Amino acid sequence: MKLDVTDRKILKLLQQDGRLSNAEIAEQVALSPSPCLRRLRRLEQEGIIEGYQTQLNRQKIDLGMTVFVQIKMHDHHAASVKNFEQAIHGMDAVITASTVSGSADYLLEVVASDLEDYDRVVSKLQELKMVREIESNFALRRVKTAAPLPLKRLSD
Amino acid sequence: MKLDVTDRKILKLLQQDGRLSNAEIAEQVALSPSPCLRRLRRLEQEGIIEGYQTQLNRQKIDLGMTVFVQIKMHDHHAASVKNFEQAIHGMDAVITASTVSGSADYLLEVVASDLEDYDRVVSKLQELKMVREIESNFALRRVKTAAPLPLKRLSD
DNA sequence: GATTTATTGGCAGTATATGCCAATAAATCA
DNA sequence: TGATTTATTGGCATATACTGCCAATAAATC
Repeated sequence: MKLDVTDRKILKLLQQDGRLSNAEIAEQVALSPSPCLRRLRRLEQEGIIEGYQTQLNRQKIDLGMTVFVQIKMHDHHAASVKNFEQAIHGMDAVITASTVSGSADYLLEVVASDLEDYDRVVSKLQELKMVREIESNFALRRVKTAAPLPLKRLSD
Repeated sequence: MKLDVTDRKILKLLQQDGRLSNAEIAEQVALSPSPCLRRLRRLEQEGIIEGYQTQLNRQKIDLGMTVFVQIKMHDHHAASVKNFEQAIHGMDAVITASTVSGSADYLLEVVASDLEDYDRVVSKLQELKMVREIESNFALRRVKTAAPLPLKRLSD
């Protein structure tokens, strides 16, 4: 599916503020509300927009600790992978997880209130038999957070 | 600021769908629209809600490659830190960045269309004189993406 | 240049947001 | 406990926004 300049403007605006009303978007992209809404719905239906999320202040909801966790596995058998990933899905402190190239197998982003809370997460990970090694890298300071994805140059 | 059960329900709902209308939220938390809207505005003003974002499908906007980049610095002098972080802010392919404990100084999340595109990012990083070492860990598969932050148990 | 196709703008009806006020519920204090 | 204060709620009226439909315009195709 092709995205024209107007679509990109809409996406750019919505990345900045996901709750902009259609009327506001329409005004900013110089369209009347109805075609603008049609574009928005199409972007949603095509799956270009995957969803809308609300960013919370982690300190204020007592999840001030962020840890990047590198996991090395004993093996990569299908069963180990499946069980591990199921466990990950069940741990709500793990907010993102990817398999990665390099010396580790998985990179997780984990949130916690404090060290004690984080320790409980690590304990759970340690209980998983397919996990060989766990390295915790604590986020000390967030320099850039959830920046918008760079949409290729749009002349606006 | 204290969050009661209703506030948490609102936050939970908005993490799942950041574009829910106030009317829908109100219905789901068993409030009439006006007190619900007041709560929402308060959560925004208190900074508990930092903002609303739209999640885009990275493949579909031709940013299918995600790389976690570990950066080691030559030194940690104030000037080096400042210049490095300024450079990071200026690179829109870098969507998150943190200082971390462990052997690396910074952990970045970088998006790119392909290896060639990614190479341009690495080149820019290499040009920075305070950067000593760059390790790229390519995300091979995303297992869990931007999961909602776990709000402490709410009896709903 | 004519025809098809895609996109737009306007309109009407419906739904939603917002500010205000009275009523209710909760908390505080005598 | 009972009275008073405080916080929170629900309802109403108005303004704003969403949505589907149709005609008009613009773009693309032949």
